Formats: sequence, structure tokens, C-alpha cells
Amino acid sequence: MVAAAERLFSERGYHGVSMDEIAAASGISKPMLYEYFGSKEKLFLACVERARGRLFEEIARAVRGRDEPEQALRGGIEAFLVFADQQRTTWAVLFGEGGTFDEAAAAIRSEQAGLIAQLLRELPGWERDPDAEELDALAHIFVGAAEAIALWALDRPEVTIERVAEHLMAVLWPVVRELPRKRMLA
Amino acid sequence: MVAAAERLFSERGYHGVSMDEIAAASGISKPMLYEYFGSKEKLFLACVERARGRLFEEIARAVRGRDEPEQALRGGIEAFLVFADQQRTTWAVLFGEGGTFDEAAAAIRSEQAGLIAQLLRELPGWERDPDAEELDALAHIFVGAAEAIALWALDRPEVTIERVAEHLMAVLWPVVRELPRKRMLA
Amino acid sequence: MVAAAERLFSERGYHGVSMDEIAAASGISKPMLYEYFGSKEKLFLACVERARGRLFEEIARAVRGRDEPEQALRGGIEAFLVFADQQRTTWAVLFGEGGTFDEAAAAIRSEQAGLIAQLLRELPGWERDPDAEELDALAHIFVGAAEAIALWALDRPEVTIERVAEHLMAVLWPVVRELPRKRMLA
Amino acid sequence: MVAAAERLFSERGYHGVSMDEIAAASGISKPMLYEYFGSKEKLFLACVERARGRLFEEIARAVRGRDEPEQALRGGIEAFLVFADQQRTTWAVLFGEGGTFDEAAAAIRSEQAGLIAQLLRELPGWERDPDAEELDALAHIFVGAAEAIALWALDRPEVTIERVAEHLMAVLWPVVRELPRKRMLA
DNA sequence: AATGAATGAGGTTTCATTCAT
DNA sequence: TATGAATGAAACCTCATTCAT
Repeated sequence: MVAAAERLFSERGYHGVSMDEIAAASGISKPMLYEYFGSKEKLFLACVERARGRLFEEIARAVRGRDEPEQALRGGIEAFLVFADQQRTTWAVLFGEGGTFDEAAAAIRSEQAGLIAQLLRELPGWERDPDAEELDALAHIFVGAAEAIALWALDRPEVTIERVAEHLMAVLWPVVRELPRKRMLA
Repeated sequence: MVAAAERLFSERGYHGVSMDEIAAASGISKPMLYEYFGSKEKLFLACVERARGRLFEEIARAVRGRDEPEQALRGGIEAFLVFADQQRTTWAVLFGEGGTFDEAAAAIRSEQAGLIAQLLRELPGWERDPDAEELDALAHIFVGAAEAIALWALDRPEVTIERVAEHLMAVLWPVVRELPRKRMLA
Repeated sequence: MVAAAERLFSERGYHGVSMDEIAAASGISKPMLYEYFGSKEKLFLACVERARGRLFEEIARAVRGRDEPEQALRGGIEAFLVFADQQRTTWAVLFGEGGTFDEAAAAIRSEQAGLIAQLLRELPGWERDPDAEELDALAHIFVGAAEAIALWALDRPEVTIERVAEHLMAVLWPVVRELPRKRMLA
Repeated sequence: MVAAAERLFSERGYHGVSMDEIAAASGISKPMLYEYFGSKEKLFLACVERARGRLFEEIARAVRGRDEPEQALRGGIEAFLVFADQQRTTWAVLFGEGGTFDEAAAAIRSEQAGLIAQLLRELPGWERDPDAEELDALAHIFVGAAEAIALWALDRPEVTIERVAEHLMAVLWPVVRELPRKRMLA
């Protein structure tokens, strides 16, 4: 039922869709939308939450299925790329609405980065204590890089998803490989 | 005159600002805004263009002022971080409006990545022919990573901008250093 | 069961309360409200009727309990003041809804004034035939004066209800005392 | 321009009139109403204010034109009665909206009673210091009595306005006449 | 007998945009 | 050239009211 809203939002943005349209596309009436979600903002957040849940699941599954860190990283990247294809607009709204969704946006970013940081922490062969700030910053960088390359790929349908993943791997893998061994900050 | 609009947009987003407010903040009347810009969309694009110009200038100046590639990279990163502090919302709107600004967004991304790619091309000591797609993809990754770390830094006022730059350097510098020497894709 | 509705209406006015709220506060479901009362208007009228009944009872009891007219008047005034404390909003709605409740409002006013007029008629020592119009007009004046002083008292919690009653007595008692003896109109 | 709104409100109550209707009746468009008044509540308050101003003027003129207190009182009463004929609904809304207009209602009541109290204070021949609370309470009683008899008169077109005024005089004049001479509270 | 779920209609408010001056 | 005044359209939201169970 929230699927229709999610599709519309991701296609035309938060302000590009009216509650009337969502109601029509959902096959229910507007007051029902309000009965269930309370407001347009909350409905949007429900869509975000749903998308976020799927994203996490898929990344986690892709990562935990592989034993080698390199394969795990590549798997996670590919899962993310597949996903980002659909949710570009939704996320840009979430992070760019100028105050309206700041709280939710921060929460999502935190959680997303938390997942990445956790994965980094679970790398085999740590020879030093992982530094929390370092892992956090890296996680955010990874996510930003992944989002950017996903966007880049959108404009280049001729580039396969595997090749896109390789571009990203070329940047991230050296970092991941060296991370357990030596501190990266001067 | 467009400065007021730029400030408002970057603070509260495209839909968070009305033409009335912009007119009031600019000290001119609404019909004048329409005389000069034609529509709200075009006014917004003018703001984006102006911001883009400044960003390019500042990054270019920061980069070209240093001889060592490592210092140049760091300088560019810092210039970007300073800038991103103010334009976060504007850019998210630009890239997330669901169709409205897609053309302009693509143009900006292209140009921005073009600048980075050009800088990479100008690295000293290339031992091979630079691959256009590779440079382009890297450039986008760099920009995405920089945007992400900038956002991360916004929530952590206790982290100095130099330290933020170092986190990013830790990821980007190895790539830049090795880039002229060997192809990164398998 | 209608008690909940009466409380809500008297607190927030006719339009300030929704049928949803009344149903929730009553512990029954909305369709039951409609089964029992038919419409919001009829439910409101039922509340008014209930309140009116209590008011009459209480005034009548207060008045008939005393033998001396002065004590009876004071008793009635105090009973009214206590009551008006709670029903202010309800009554204002009843009399001010612009057509919706005019019929019921007129009926209530009539009956209320009829009670007062009857009490005046029962004063001891009439030395002339009571004039119907005169009694009716006086009754309305008494009610209006009582409502006004009740409202005045609401804003002044430091004034005791006895003192409020005395203010009103100072105006009404001379009239009541002289009424049976001589015609008041020129 | 606010006249149309005042008429509609006084005929059908606050909730009985929509902004659409007011705009249509005023010959202007809805956004203009909002430009001028900001909200429906504020528009309603503007109507009340306008009516209040007229009421005060008319009462003051009627009262100050006569030298004898008895004539002054009668004049004020008649002015009020004429006025109340039109504003019944408006005022009932003002005083019965359950919180929305409480502040304005209190202000109006205060001012209205203040005017009456001042007139009482200006009675000739005070033989004691006027007691503020007493005057205030009396003023409110007077207003309430006047409103009630005005309402009563509405249902009885056969009763002339002069006769209505006499009914009220019969209650109020003895009080006014004795007021300067002796304290009325025990 | 009783209700969760549903809705048509209408409310206030705002906005981008344009005349008339 | 410049603007105060104006508006059509549409947004979000709520409510009294009714089915299907």
C-alpha cells in the first residue's frame, strides 16, 4: 500500500506528488492515507523507512554471503548500486529538504554508516585497535562515493554494473586492505 | 541581487522559499524578479550557476597554487569542504527534484567531474595514456566522497576542517599517487 | 453516555469537538452515536436538554427550599451561578449558531423565563394583578444579568460566590421586593 | 470591505460562513482577504472590532447628549438595543467559541464594562467614594441585562423599542438613582 | 447489536504568476 | 521601467456520515 507512494516519490520527488495522486494510485481515499500515516511527511518517512530496510537487508545479505573481504566489498557495492538506481530522488529529498527531514536524515546516515563501520570492524586480521572516528569517517566516505558512482552510472547505460563496481573497488579496496594493518591518519 | 535568493535557497530548499520572500530579501519587487529571470525555476538555476562558478574558481585557485600533487589535492579538498558547508541544500534540491532540474544537474555534474578529471590528467609523471572513462569515474567518486565527508563533518563541529580533510586524503591520496603509474582496473 | 459529549461541548464548543472525539470519550463507536442520536446536531440538542433539565431542577430546589423571598432569590442566584460555571460555552453556541439551533434556543429561553416568571408570580403579598409581559421581561432581564455576572466572576477567582451573589442581589432584590406592590412601568 | 464579512458573520455565525463566500460577497478574491487580514480568525476579530467601535460611539453619543441621568440611562439603553438587533450572532460567537476568541472576548467585555463604569462614576452627587469592584460588577450586570432584554425583544416585534427600554429602566434606574448615595452591599 | 474501515465534500491557506497603473 | 494589487489553481487536511462485516 505504501509501495505506490514510494514509487511516486522516487519518480517525482516529495513536492512533485500530491496526496490526491497517492490516494488515487493506491486505490484508497485520501482520508485513509491520513488515518494510516497522519501527514504527508510521515507518509514520506514511512517510504524512506521501507526503502532503508530493504537496502540494509540486501547489502547485509550480499556481504555476509562471501568469505573473502574483497568479494564481500564487491558484493556490497553491487547490492548498493542496484538499489540506488531506484531511490535516487527519494534520498535526495530526504537529505535536501532544508530542515524538514533533518532528523530522519541524520538517523539514516548514522545507521547506514554504522553498518559499514561494523563491517570494517569485522575485517579479519586487525593488528591494532580500530579507531572509532576513523571508521565512522571512512564509512561516510564509502557511502558518498558509492552514491556518486551510482549516479554517474545512471547517465551511462552502456557501462555494466560490474564495471561500475570495479571503478569503486579501485578506490575502496586499497583502503580496506590496508586498514587493519596501519593507522591511516598521519 | 541574486545573492539573496542563493542564501535563502541554500538555507531552506527550493520549495521552502517563496518568490515573495526572495523579492523582499532582494529589496526589489516581484514583477522585477520575473522580468529578470522569467520563472522561479530559472531563478534557481541562476543561483546554482553562480554557486558553481564560485566553487570552480575556489577549487581551481586552491589547486593551482601548490606544486606538489599531495598539497594540491589537500588544497582542493579543503576548498570544497568550505564551500559545501553553505550549499548543501541547494545541491540536494538540484539533484533530487525528480525531473525538474535533471538537465542542469547533469550539466553541472559533468562540468564538475570534468574539472577533477582535468586536474588528474595534469598530474606529473604519467607513465601511460590516461583512460577517459576511468578518470571520469574517479572524478565522480571523489566528488561524492567529498560531499559525504562534508556532511559528516557538519554534525561534528568538534572535528577541525584539517582533520576532515585528512580523513578524505587517506582515501584519495593513495589513488592519486598511484594513478599515473598503473592502470587501476583489472 | 451523553455526559461525555456534554462535557466536551461545554469545554470547546460545538465546532471544536468532532464525533470521533465524542465516540472515543464515550467509549462507544461512532456508528452507535448515529444509531442513538441521528446526527451531531441532535446529539448537541440532547446535551442541551440534559443540561437544561438539571439547571431547572437545581434552581427550583434552591428556591423552593426557602420561605423568605429574599432567601429564595439568593438561593436561586447561587444555584444559577454554580451551574453557569460549566455550561457557558454550550449555551453561547446554542444561542449563537446563526440559524442552526434557533428553534431550540427560543424554546429554552421561553421555558427558563417561564420558570422565573412563575416564581415571581408566587411571591407573597401581591396587591395587584401580575402583568404577564412585565413578568416575562423581568425574567429575561434577570437571566441575562445572572449570566453576565457569572461570566464576570469567572475572570475573578478571588471573589467568592457569595459576594458575586450579593452584587446581583443588590440589583434584583429591590425589584423583587417592590414588584407585588406597585406597577413598575410608568 | 469588511462590511460584507460582518453581515455574513452576524447572520450565520463564524462557522456558517466560508472564506469563499466572504470573498464572493466582497467582490474580491480569497487571496486578497488573506493579504489584508491574515486569517479567518483575524478577519472575524476585525469585524468584531468594527462593530464594537460603532456600539461605543453610539452609546456614548446617546448618553452624553442628555443632562439628566435618567434620560442618559434611557438613551444609552435604547442605543444598545438598536445595536444588539444586528450583532447578536457575532457576539455569541465571540463569547462562545470555546477558547478561540477568549482573549478578545475578555478585552471587549472589559472595555464595555469600563465605559459603563465610567458613566456611573460621572453621576452627579456622589456622597461617598465609588467602589471599583462594585462599579465593575454593576456594569457587567447592566450589560447582561441589556443583552437579554434585547434578545427577548427580538421575538416580540409587537413590543416597541421604547417599551423594551422601559422594562430595563424599571430594573436599572432604581439602582442608578441610589448608587451615589449609599453603598449597596451589606 | 456493533464496528473498523472508508469516503465525498469542503475547509483554510499558500503560491507562482500577471495585470493596470 | 517598476510595482501594488490581484488571482486561479491547488495543496494539505478534517469532518460528518455510512457501508460491509
